[in-house]
Amino acid sequence: MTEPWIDRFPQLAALPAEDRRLLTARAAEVSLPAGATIFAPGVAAESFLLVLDGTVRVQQVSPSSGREIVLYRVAGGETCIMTTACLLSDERYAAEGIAETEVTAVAIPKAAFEDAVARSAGFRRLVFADYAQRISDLMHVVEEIAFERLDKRLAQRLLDLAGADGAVLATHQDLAAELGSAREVVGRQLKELERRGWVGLARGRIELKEPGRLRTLARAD
Amino acid sequence: MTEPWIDRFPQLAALPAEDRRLLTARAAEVSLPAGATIFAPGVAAESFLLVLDGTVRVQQVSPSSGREIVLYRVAGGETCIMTTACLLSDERYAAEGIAETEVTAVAIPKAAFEDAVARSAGFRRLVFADYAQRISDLMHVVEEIAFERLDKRLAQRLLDLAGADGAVLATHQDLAAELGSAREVVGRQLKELERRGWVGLARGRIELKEPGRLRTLARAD
DNA sequence: AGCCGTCTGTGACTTAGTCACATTCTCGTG
DNA sequence: CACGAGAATGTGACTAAGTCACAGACGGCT
Repeated sequence: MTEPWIDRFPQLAALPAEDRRLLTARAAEVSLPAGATIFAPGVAAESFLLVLDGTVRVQQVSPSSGREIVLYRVAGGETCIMTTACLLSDERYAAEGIAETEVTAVAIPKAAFEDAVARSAGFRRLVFADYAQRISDLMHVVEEIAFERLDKRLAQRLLDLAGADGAVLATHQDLAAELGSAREVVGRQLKELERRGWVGLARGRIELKEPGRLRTLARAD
Repeated sequence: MTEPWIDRFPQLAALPAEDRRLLTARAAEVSLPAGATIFAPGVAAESFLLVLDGTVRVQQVSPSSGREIVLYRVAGGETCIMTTACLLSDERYAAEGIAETEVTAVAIPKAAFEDAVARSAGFRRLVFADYAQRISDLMHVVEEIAFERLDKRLAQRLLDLAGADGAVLATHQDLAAELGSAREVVGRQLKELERRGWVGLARGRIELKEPGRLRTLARAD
């Protein structure tokens, strides 16, 4: 690495040199290929994870029907509190974390993590801010699945997932997993959007032809 | 108070006398009547709350339809991390906290809270364990509303809410809010349970006549 | 060209949510 | 005690979403 990872975190930049040295000495930089499972139900985590590059998708899998729902994504500069929560309590989670892209991260062993939390106010802020963010994310998911219509949620997701070219590379199944719905249902919703001329459909690809209309739908009460 | 509140928290019992003194000196014991709103959307919290007695219901209110869903309950000995999260980040929450019974709690000002987190490993464990618990609660809610059938969820809730006499004191509207559903739907489900002879219905009261059957339903795949 | 696995389409059906009411209960007040 | 207001519950008709069991259709590979 040309640049030490610790400099990427403004909260940690102000640490006393000694603390910085300790943290960097005990942490290991790891690299994971796209598609790797970072944590899964029933597997206890041993390290606190700080994502440097790439994104991790955290999703819940239904024990019964095998359906899935994406809870949130962890981007570079954020921490994976799911593993932290496992570290700090005996809760078991039904969620799994998957590397969506290649991911580079820093793994901090449990003892070093607790040390850092004890010694550094900046590190505490980092951790707490992330907890707050994830709770906020989860509440947003609850709000959506409990109260919002699927067409509205789908429109929002399409806009979120669209690349620079205005297209989403995902199968109907992928989108259903994003929304916690069923493939057939998403397929029918997409078909309706296509009928209106708002999107173009191809295998594994949805082209957003009328992002403005989609945005209006996504914002509708 | 006959017993100092701090003795109720085993994690804090081991604190150095000086830290205990500091914490008790800066914290204020507060008492709230049943039905009081403890926090609400848009209102920033200024204190960290430790519940001593009573329970706080944390629920989310739909901005659009006015429907509600209960997220979790905070019982005696637990902390209200919703307010903590607000303290430690600038996230805004759409949730509100309501005292279900009379509630006595300890309010720790932000500065004292940060001090305690910095100085006491026990206090940190208390806070982190609670975060983990709440995240677990929220994921459970997501799992239920996304993947489970309403009759199953209703049966579970009835069992959870039943008093020692085997009856639930709640209106259909109350139960709908528990489940994030609509009153009419809950009413129809209850009627079906009554038809099977598993519950008896009266105004504001549901008598569980066949808890065994309900338990089977609640556990069904 | 043919094959296989993935992706998508479809119809029939069940479950859940919405809307607009009608009815019934409870309790305090005249 | 009757009565009226509010709360709680009941109902039917309709829309939205999820389920099930398939039937194609496409794409890459040999």
